[in-house]
Amino acid sequence: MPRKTPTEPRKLPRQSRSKATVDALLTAAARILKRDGYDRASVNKIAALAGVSVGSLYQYFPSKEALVAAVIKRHSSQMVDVFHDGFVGLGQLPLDQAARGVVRRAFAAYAVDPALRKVILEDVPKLEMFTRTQEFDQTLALMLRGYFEYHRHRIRPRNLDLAVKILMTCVESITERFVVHDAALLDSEELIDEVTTLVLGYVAEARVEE
Amino acid sequence: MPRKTPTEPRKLPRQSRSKATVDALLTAAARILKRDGYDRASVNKIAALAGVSVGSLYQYFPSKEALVAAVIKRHSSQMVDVFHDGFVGLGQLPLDQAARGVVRRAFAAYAVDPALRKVILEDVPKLEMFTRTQEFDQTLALMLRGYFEYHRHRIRPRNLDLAVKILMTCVESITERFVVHDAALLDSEELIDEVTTLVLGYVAEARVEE
Amino acid sequence: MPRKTPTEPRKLPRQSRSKATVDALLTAAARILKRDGYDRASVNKIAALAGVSVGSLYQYFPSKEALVAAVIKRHSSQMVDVFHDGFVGLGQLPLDQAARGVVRRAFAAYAVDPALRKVILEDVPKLEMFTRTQEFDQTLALMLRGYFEYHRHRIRPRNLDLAVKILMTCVESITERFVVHDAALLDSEELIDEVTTLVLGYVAEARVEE
Amino acid sequence: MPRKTPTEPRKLPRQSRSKATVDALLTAAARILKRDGYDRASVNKIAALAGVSVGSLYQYFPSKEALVAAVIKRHSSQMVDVFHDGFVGLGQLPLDQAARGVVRRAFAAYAVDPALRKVILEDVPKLEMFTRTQEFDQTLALMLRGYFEYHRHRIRPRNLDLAVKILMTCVESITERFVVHDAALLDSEELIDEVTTLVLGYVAEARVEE
DNA sequence: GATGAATGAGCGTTCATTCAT
DNA sequence: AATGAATGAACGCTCATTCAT
Repeated sequence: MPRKTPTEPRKLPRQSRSKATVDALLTAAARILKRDGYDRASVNKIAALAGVSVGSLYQYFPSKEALVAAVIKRHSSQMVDVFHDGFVGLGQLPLDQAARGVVRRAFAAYAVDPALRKVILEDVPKLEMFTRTQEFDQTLALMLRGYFEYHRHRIRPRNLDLAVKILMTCVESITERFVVHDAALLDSEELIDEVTTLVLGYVAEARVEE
Repeated sequence: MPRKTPTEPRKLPRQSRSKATVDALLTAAARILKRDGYDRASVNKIAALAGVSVGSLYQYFPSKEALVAAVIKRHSSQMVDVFHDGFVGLGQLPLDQAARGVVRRAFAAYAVDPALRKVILEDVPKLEMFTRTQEFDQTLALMLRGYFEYHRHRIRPRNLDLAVKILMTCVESITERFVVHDAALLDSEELIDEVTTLVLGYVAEARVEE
Repeated sequence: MPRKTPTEPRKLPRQSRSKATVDALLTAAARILKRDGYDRASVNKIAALAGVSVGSLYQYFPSKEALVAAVIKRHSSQMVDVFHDGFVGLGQLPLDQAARGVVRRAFAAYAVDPALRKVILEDVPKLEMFTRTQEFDQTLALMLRGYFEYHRHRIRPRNLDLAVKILMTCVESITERFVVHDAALLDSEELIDEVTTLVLGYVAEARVEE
Repeated sequence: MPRKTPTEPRKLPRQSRSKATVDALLTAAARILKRDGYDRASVNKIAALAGVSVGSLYQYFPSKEALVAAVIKRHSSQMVDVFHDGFVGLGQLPLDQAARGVVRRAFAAYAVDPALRKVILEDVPKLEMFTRTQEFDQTLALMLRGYFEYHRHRIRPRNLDLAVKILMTCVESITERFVVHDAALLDSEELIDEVTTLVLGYVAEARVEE
């Protein structure tokens, strides 16, 4: 079933005024999405908060879906940026330090705008947007996979793809779980310690059972 | 804060015809919820799929919310049933066998209808049924906590509540992840092996670093 | 535009059980009408209060309209009965005593079930029921008209029809006004005095202007 | 008891197109209200008769209640305007001329749109607009009361409040009665004569009985 | 370009009425 | 006769989208 609703931005804003309008729209959309959820986030409210008319909104985005897609894209990029910051060089560290660095970075990335991320994950109907949040996840997956490949002889898992999936699922879900329910813990070293332990325990060579 | 919207089923179906209608409605509601999410799951669509009129729906459920609450209740009971089956006695086994037993059971429970579970957790506005929805999770959490308490001297984690949260989050999210994306793997011993390893690696006494 | 909805009672209840059912329905209908108004008085509520099923209701009344028509008819009869009680002989009294007697009786009649009367007058869509409340009004109009005719030489108004309409309108509207807003006053002699004065002042021979 | 349903107009129409839409809506609403009563006057019917969509209706009025409130307000203003026209100076006239002037004006005011007035009074659920609806009645009541107070020594009634209520009820009900059933008579001097006589007979000093 | 008035399908819900049991 | 499950048109209201200005 092909989709009717267009999802690509209608035009690239060249002029700075357009740029400002688009920015205002994205920011307003993110705010309203977080406050009201996807379904109750009406384009009229968004346009009003952005200080433009609905008509203008539709000049830049062909549909509500496209607008939300752009919001998601922007958020996704921000997460990638945060994650990448200081990531290079992690590969040179020994396993335990590298693991801790990745966990810490993942926490930071997921914490960019957890409320928005929550809405995106839970509330936004699954468009067949290739772009979605998964951009970030795919990037991260490739990096991990590469790291494991490189250290293949020093880790336990043989099925690297499966290991990457399992680890990423765990780290992501833990982050979200604690963002939602015990946000205070997110900054704590205790949680980072525990998750690092979890990761290392899974990745490490099986110990020789006594 | 008193609720206006009634959430209790309107009447108990006496005749078998009514019973069939209620069943059809619950099944249809679950299907539509999974396909469309809560907001897009209109009562008219549900009634149509169930092969009855909206009027009939409202004869048994005073509101959309009440219908969804009944769906949740049914699903929750099923999960608990599946999980409990053969659960007793697991406590007597050594750690690694117990872990594997719990993981296997959790997989089975979460696999009852993971898509429905996803919608319930992510998409359904929180009614006053926290207790209902998370009935299963709370039960499981208590069991794990008890088990850890009993074996407290033989496991690594000191903060048992945190450990329980982390482990449950991981197992649940992995189940959902694989149900959605690689359903075939869910039955495989490989995945159960890996997750058991993950759990044991996290719970086990820290090894003496060489 | 001819009416589809049938308005005549479906059958005359012969047996006493039927009679009891019909009575229960009429009483329940009156109660619900007063409590909820015409539109919100659903046949299901009425049947439930009467202790019978909707199906039975429709055995005796072909439509909601017909049921309400029967309620109106019963109420109308009761008003006529109350008004007639002791009415004969009023015609023999002098004008002022007769007037007072009529006013008092009118008050009593309108007070039979003022809440029901209010709903009937204000809330029930005008069916083309010849029968409605007007039965009572017509009876009263004829009586008054006869009385005036008989005393034609001792009263001021020449247009007797007009006079009857004016007086009846006044007495009825005052009754209703006070029933609704100052019910306490309805029993008072003060109000009866005032209305009698109003009537007499209107009917009496013009005084010789000084 | 805070009200949920908003009753204030949603926005003031700026453009002439909007003004026309609002006018059309008010006029259509008045027509449908009179034809169908409050409950049966659906917003869809009103919008259709006004030649606009429901959506437009809700752009100007946040609820059915608010639309009806606006209709009432407009009607009330019109009645007050008609009544006030030439009212000043009536107070200087002798009782009988003043009475006739008031009766004539009241007839004119109540005749602005009696069918609408009937629906408003009888059919519209009491919003928190007691003040609005009865604005006209209260104004008139105060005027009469003041006039009676001033001429207190030359009139019969001692309970001025009661007298005002009785007279207003009579004049209003007679107007409505004749508007509905014998509209032709409303313009006639005969009816005005009769009602003036009624009023004077009631207000005048009791004649010395011979 | 930008505006915002207008659209109308669709929502959750009610209730007079029918008819298989 | 009596039941009550089932029906579905209609309600008040929302909101993504269009287009005349």
